[in-house]
Amino acid sequence: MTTKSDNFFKKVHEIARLIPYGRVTSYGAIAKYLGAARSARMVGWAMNSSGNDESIPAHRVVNRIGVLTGKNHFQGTSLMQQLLENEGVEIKDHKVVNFEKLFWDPSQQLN
DNA sequence: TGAATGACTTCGG
DNA sequence: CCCGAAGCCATTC
Repeated sequence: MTTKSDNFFKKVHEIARLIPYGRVTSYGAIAKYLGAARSARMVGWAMNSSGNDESIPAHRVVNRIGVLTGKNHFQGTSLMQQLLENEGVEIKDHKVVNFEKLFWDPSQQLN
């Protein structure tokens, strides 16, 4: 790590903060927006690195089907789910209910 | 330098 | 959508 924050991480952090309240997105969507659709895993890695930053709502980022895959990396087990439910997002079996409706595409930030 | 890992995605069945 | 397997890519050992 030559610098404290690479542009890739910085972008991921930036987009993560742009996720509206009560909305969710997928790693692939962010990766694709960043032009690294094949590096969806790196998005998650970036979140792990940003996990030190509380201003980044990593709990709003899930996999392509809306499963809270990263909850295991969170402080607790149900914390991620609780955070989403607190925002009005209903969670069923670690999955986001009405994921398609709650899904937020980074491209919408251009609206 | 090379092998292993993972907060994913896509494809075939 | 579910299941299994392969692909991708940056980070770590």
